[in-house]
Formats: sequence, C-alpha cells, structure tokens
Amino acid sequence: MPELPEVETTRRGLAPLLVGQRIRAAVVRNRSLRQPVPRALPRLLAGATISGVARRGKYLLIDCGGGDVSREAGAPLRAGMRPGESAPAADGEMPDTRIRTRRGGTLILHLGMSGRLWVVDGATPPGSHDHFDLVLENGMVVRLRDPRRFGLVLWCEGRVLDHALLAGIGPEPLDPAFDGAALYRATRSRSAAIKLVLMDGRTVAGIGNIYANEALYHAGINPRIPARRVGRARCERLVDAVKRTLELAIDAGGSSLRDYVGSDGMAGNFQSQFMVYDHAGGPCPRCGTAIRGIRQGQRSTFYCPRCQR
DNA sequence: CCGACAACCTGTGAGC
DNA sequence: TGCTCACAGGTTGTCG
Repeated sequence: MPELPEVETTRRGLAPLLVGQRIRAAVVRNRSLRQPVPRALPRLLAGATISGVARRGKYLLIDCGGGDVSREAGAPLRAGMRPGESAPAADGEMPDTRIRTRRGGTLILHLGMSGRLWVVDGATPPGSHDHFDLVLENGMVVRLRDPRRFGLVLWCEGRVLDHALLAGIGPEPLDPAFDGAALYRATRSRSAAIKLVLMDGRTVAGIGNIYANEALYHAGINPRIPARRVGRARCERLVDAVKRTLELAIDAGGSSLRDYVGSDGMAGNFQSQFMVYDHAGGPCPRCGTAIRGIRQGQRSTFYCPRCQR
C-alpha cells in the first residue's frame, strides 16, 4: 500500500484534522516495530499541540513543536480540569517559564509495507494489529495499524531532516530540483539496473516497486538497463514520467487507501490505472505485446519488452 | 565505492 | 477442508 502517493494522500487527509489540535495521550500497544517505539513517547506527546503534518519520502512527520504553554510540562491533567485550562501555579510561586515552554519535537511515522493510519472515535476498540494511537483532546483517535510491523514510530527533537533515517534520502521526486540533469548525475557511477537505482532512496525519495515499474513503462525504458547507460535524454524522460505518474496517483488518492479517515474517507483507485504492475502476461496497453514479469533484487518487475528498450 | 542477498513479520492466495 | 509454499506496497545490515 504505502508508497509516496499513499503517504501523501494520508498526509493530506490528516493535516486538516490534526493541525492545531492538542494531544491528550499516546497509546502504545506494541513497541516492536522495525525499531522499538520509544518508551518515553506517551510522556513526550501528552499535552503537545500539533503544528504541522509533513512528509519526506515515505516518512510522515507530525510536528509537535507548538509550545505547550497552558499547563506545566510533565504534569498530568488533573481530573476535572478541562482541556486547555491552565494548571494553577504552586502557591505563591510564579510559574516556571522554562518548563512552560515545551521543547518540542517531531513524531516520525513510517508505514512500512502494511501500515495504515486511520481516524476513529475513542470508542472504537483496537484490533490485534493496531499498535499505536494518538488520542486528541477532541476525542479523535489517529490509529496505526500495521500487521507486518515494518513500520516505525519514533520521536525526534531538533531538526528532523537531520535525523539519521532522513538525512541520507535523495531529493523529493516532485521537487523541481529533481530534474533530468540531477538523475543523470546521480546515475553515472551506478552499474545496477535502472529500476533498482530508481528505487534506491539515495537516488530519489519515495519511489517504491509499483511506481518504479509504472514510471519506467511511461518513459519507455527497459528496467534491466544499467543506470549509467541511460543517457541524458532518457533521464529527462524518466524524470518526467516519475513526476507524472506520482501526480496522477496522488490525484487518484493513492493506490488502495480505503477508509483511512473513517467510513466516508477517500478510497484510492489508482490501481485501475496500472499499465504494467501486476499485469504479467496481459497485453501492453500501447502495443498489445504480453507484459513480461521478472525478478530484480527480490522484487517483481513488469515491463513491455517491445515498448521498453 | 558497489551490488547481491538475507533479514525483519504476518496475511493471503494458489496448488495439491 | 487443510496443508505448504511463494509472495506482498519497505528498509537495513552484512558480506564479498
């Protein structure tokens, strides 16, 4: 499910619901994801205000930097205290401004192979693979479901783009800085197949198996060609195809995000526009030749042997 | 530096 | 029906 278009679709769905909201609690039911969910996460998140929902590659970044100035950091909400109400300062003392300004940080989420974020109400019982909840003061719950547990839930203080997991990622594919010249430069030393290099996050962020297959089809490039042998003009074409494919998929709401923000949420339907992915043996939409299915780097590759040279 | 491969984990569908 | 196997949208680490 989650490649860049699905993560972006999720981001766009969540952002208007989350930005400006205060987090009441974080619930961790299973810490064993790709990396252990930090033990301190519930403490760090409780009381934080969400100031933004961003994306880098396939990582979702929930900015909790909005200072929590209405109650003392670390102090639990007292029973009966209304959300947003200030805790009274200890008798006679001035409130300590140091602890009233939250340090802030970013919640880093990755959906792995099988992760999804849902918005449910607080009464919805969690399923067996619902590992993490973000409970908002307004009662909404953002729930992470990830059966295979290749996903991530991490916390980062300071500049999140410098985080070890993000620092080495290549340019955003939809950024103007990712152009034919950039891809050409990045591939000169790469003898691996162009499809594998395209899926390598250091080359460009967020291109997974589906969209690597689709973009190479649209560009008319054989996925097995060594990257360094893809010339200037073909790099231009490939970048155009990557951008066009991703934008179309985002417009379609991703490839299979169903009900991710409740029962009336968007249902992505980009699957219906796949030209080659999962179409082995079927006819090429352009020339009718049978789509070929092969293995590259332990992933399935699909291409038209006639249209892609 | 590069590339090939295994590993992490659960669910699903095909074939017997 | 039930078993076994291959494979699934991602990433990281190890080895040669």
